[in-house]
Amino acid sequence: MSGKSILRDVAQTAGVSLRTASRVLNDDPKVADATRERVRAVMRELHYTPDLVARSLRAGRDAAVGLVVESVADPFFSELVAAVERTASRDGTSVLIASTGGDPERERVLVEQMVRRRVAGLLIAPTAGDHSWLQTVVSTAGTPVVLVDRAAPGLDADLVAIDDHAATATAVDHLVSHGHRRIAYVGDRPDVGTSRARLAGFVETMARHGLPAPAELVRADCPDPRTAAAATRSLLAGQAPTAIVSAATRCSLGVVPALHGEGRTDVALVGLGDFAMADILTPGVTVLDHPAAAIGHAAAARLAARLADPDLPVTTECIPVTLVRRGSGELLP
Amino acid sequence: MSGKSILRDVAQTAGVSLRTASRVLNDDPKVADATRERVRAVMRELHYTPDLVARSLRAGRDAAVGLVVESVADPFFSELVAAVERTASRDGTSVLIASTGGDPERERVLVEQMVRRRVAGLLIAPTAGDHSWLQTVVSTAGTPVVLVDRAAPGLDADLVAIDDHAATATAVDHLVSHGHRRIAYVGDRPDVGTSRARLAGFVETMARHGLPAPAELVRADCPDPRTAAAATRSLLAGQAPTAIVSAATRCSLGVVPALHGEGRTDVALVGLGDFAMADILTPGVTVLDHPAAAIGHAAAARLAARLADPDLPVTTECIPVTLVRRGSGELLP
DNA sequence: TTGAAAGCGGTACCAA
DNA sequence: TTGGTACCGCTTTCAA
Repeated sequence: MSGKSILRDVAQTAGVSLRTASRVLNDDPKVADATRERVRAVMRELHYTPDLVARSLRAGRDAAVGLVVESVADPFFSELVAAVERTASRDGTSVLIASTGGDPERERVLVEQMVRRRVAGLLIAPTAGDHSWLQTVVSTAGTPVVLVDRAAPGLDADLVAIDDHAATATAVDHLVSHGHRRIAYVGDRPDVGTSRARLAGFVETMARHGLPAPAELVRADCPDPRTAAAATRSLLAGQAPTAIVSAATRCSLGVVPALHGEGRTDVALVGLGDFAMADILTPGVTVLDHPAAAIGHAAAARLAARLADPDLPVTTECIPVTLVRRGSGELLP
Repeated sequence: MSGKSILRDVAQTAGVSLRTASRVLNDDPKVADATRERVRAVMRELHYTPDLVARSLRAGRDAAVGLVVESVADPFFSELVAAVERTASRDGTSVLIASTGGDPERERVLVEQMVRRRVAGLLIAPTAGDHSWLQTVVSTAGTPVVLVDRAAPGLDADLVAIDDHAATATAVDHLVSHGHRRIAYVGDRPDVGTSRARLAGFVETMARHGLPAPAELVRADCPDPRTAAAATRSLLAGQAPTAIVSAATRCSLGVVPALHGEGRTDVALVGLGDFAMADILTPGVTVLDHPAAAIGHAAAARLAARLADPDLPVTTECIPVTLVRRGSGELLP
């Protein structure tokens, strides 16, 4: 009814000082029980709602953390966001999100915006390219940063990610152990660090097994399902591989329908990154789960730890990928 | 290097008053060009970053808006979040997100948290159940609310959603016009308002065409792909329908694999809600696009409008669903 | 065109 | 156990 009431009103109405009202608000034990009860009653009565903005100003920083990703709409990132939000909200920490769309310039603007808001810390899945500018921002504003999913060249900060190289290596090992020798690779893009590491993991592991990775079997530039599907069909049209490694969910989303459409569900497949329907198809799609939730959780936890103790040494945390056998990766040549 | 500098430092260094520095910061035209330039130079030199928290305190409210959904990880909501964020960020507005997980109690806590943060406004995809408590919160704190995707019983607020009833009606009309008479329904849950409206749209439209909607063809309780797949297989096992209406993406994600797994891609299908792979499968899946992006955009725009003019009348905006013909909905019986 | 000073709503240092 | 009061960093009314 009364619109809004502030702590001073509460104090006045309860007949105590502002300081005491503040103590009650913060559960300070050094308040007489009777006083505390009285103040609390008044708070309820007046529909008092503490102003977190004022508190933040006083504290010098906002309690919220910022999360900057390429696109919230992307399945991997949306799961990541969900995990971060879940973890953060356990400590009552709010999460501000922002999408860069992969544009470094936009990323910079968004990060600066967050810093201006005095977020307590930042979780960033960086765009490609140099990030030394971020180093400056971080040290000037003193905002802790935790990198998520991929490293940022030029920036020395905590990192939580998977071992991309090991992931595709595992995929190759798995397929080879099932007798495959002619294995194709479908990847999303050749310019990003993580994608390069995946390709390297594939090529090197093939070599380790004494197997060739000829150019006609390596399609490392399929940034969306459509091109991945086309690449798959063209792989099938030539001297077809007996198995395929799909190095990203967005690739699998094209490879799988192409395989089904061509009636070639006999071609083995291991995908990096889980996706909807993977477990319901026939055969189920064997994947190395790119654990978005685990990454998000670990990153949020790491940031929380750093907020509690800013002098922590910079670390890189590797989240293991687990092989989920569903059938497609266990097909024999 | 210098840690952090505040506006007072800038003013002092530039040899002007705090007031003038503030004017420069806010692009107030009533500042001499020379002065403005000098102050700007100092700002750069000192790596000055305006403190948005302080500004918010002064303004009485935060410039950010809050977005409360069931789960950011859900494809529909993640796209919605992305659209809201995109739209909001065009005005430089930040977005705070929170997931309820469908729990009304948690929703309440999260909303209260947002109100305490003094967000400028709230976008809420409400959980099921009564929301009159929100009415209280809204009028006490004066925080404008725009409901997204579904109405909240007990709360009179702006709403941006699709016409669920019309959507399934369209699906039925489309299938009937292609000669189908034995049409099954797979829906996600019977308790939520939107889902009920979809079911009603199906049943009533079938009746309008003089067609029965017998219980054995109506599976309205498939909250996840797994159960939807099972329901589909059981539909196929009996006297199979020639067409299916899948009333939610999470249902389609089960119906589609089941159809393909049983080799029954001859059964027509119209889904409500688009999904990855829908356009790449054979046949492509005909869907009524549940336009998350359009809804998010419209909702964010509506909130912005209400922030600009709080006295706007409460409205309900209906976002049209469009039929995307890809093949599965155009199959003949 | 510029400046002094009073807040915005809390928190926290010192006394009492 | 309490209370006065000086801030946090910025915006803004009122003079000059």
